[in-house]
Amino acid sequence: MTRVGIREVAALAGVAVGTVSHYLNHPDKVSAERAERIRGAIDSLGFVPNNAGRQLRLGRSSAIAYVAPDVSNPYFAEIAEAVELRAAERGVSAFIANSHRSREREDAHLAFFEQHQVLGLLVSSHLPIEDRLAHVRRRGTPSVLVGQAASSPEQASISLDDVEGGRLATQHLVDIGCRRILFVGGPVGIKQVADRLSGASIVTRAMAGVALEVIDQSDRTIRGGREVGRAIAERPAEDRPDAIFAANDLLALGILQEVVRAGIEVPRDLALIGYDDIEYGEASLIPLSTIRGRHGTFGEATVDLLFGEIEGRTDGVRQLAFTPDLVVRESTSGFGR
Amino acid sequence: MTRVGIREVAALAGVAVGTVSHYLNHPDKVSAERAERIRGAIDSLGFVPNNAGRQLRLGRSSAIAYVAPDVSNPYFAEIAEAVELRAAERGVSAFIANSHRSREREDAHLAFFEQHQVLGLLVSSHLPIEDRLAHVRRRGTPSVLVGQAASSPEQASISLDDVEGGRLATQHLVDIGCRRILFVGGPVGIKQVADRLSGASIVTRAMAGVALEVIDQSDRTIRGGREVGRAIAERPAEDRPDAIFAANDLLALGILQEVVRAGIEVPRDLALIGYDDIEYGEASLIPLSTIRGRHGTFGEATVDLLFGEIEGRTDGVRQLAFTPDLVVRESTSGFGR
DNA sequence: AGTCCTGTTTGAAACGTTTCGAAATCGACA
DNA sequence: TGTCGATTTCGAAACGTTTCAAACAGGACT
Repeated sequence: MTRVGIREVAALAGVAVGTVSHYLNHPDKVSAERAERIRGAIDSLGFVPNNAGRQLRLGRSSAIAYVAPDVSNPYFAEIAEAVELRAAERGVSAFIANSHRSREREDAHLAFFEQHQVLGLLVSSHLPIEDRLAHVRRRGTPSVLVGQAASSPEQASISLDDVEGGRLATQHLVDIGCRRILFVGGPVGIKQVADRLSGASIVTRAMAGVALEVIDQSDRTIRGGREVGRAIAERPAEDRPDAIFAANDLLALGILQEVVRAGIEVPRDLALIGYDDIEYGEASLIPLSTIRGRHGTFGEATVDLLFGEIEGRTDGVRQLAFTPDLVVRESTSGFGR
Repeated sequence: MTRVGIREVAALAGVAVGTVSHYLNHPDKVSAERAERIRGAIDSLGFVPNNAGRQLRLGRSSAIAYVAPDVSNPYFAEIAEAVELRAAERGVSAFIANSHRSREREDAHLAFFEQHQVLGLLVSSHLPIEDRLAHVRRRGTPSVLVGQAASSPEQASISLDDVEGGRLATQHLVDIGCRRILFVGGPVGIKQVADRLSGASIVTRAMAGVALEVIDQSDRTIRGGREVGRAIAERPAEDRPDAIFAANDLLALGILQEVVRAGIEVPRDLALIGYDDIEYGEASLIPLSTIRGRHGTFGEATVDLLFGEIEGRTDGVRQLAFTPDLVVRESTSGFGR
């Protein structure tokens, strides 16, 4: 079975290879009569263009890539989906890759995509990665850091104001009357977590009579939340907080399950607020109050920013920050009643 | 900024291009002294191998692809993750693509990957797709149909016995004493759904005094489940089923939320069982009984089967079927008490 | 009939890598 | 020193595509 290429098509159609190429890439430049012959030849040979040849000649691919730490986390899955859609609108494909929170895999993916000459990279990471991206950029592949503000002005980024988010969440808890607030999340080495916590402490420090406790839980999943929930439930009632601010929705959902199971009434005895506004949060048995960072346009803005970099439109701003909103649902709205 | 290629590296290191290539691909074949010089040249030039050139010469890539209908559905996300891991173990990369349940996007992805000369394709689809895969296979790219038994003996597939799963679930409901069973899911045009339903009716028909009702809900998400849940809750108590078998866990979770909110006690008044055993099912407030189709080894088996096809090992079986297990959790275990 | 224009078609060169036969090098041994 | 064999290095060819300058065809004018 011999590979069928553009030459075979050209031979069968009785035209030059250049004409077949034109037919494929600039169909308007080739006469109707030849187009018909070429179409026939392609069908009868089952010709499939070889991307390697094309890309070698072109010197670049027509794809972008999104490297995320954990695509099974709905937060990243939702971004990935938006990215994919927006990329398709712009006529480029999007590769989605999962680094599984491992530096090694992240590195491998970055190298892989650079070798594949993607147009540009979108990267979400919990790890310090700006240096790595700077090298890649210097060699010609631009990137956008997603979900984290870049510290270098050279590095494009699109981020959420997590300090403000932490402030909003905590202020809300205080407003509805909570006084013993527990922040769950960690490790504080992660900027997103540290920022949310620091937003929280801004509020609690400014307010007399409000205490802020911190539990460092670095497994920020439902499982991790359940651990914390059980620990809370086991405390004597007077040692329990009257509000919990979880660093993400997954944690909050885990906590919610275990405290409700233990008979603690949410939100009457304990108000609970998460962060990220993932789909399952709204769909929870007791819908979860939360902080929504990325509005509908976040994914689109991300791709658009990347294209700005790719096309060299260095029209000023390359660092965008979204301001988060408070989303009040049942898990806080009836506290104390 | 001129692209740096293998020739520049060779020139700087004072060796032939062939030697640099050897260094990259068969490091043991090149002397320590030259290896050192080459390493230095690569570092100082920031050389990144160009995949297009490599792939063009080789005639194939070193990647496989998984095309799924909806990666934000944890069922597919979990498969994707396992696939990625197993592929990495075997030293190939895995592309994950989301067809968004659209035939067009599915087609576009298939074409894209064929042009990229992936080693092989993994495909989950709700749509009829065997003909398409047969064409692709004939042109040299093998594939495995994931989650659905192939009808052609030429087409490799790895599937779950959904009739047996439906039977298991329903038998369990009957065993614990339920007599008015409601099946939720649709459309019946989808084989997985039809099979689960037919498994259910095998049980109910064999048993006197057991009724089977069917609600066709083709939005098989939490949202769709909530719709159904509300509809059930609105019925007068005597018209309600005493058990619900949902065609997947997402549906079941949606139903669960709405019926519990309406004050129906689960599992005392209403037993509920889902299908697929997604992570959130176990993590639900009332952990969900379910049918587990794919054990831990499903993703690995999928990749291994694909490699069998790629390497032409046609050692008999190319169609695997996993037998599902019943997983009993709280949403059924206390029915009637 | 010649000239100029516009729009198509042609064929060769180039993209960066791997592989393969040939050439070179080296060590051991006669 | 010369020869042999094993190992390492070399350089050219080939992979399939796009693009570009050049050739060509066909009208519309002079």
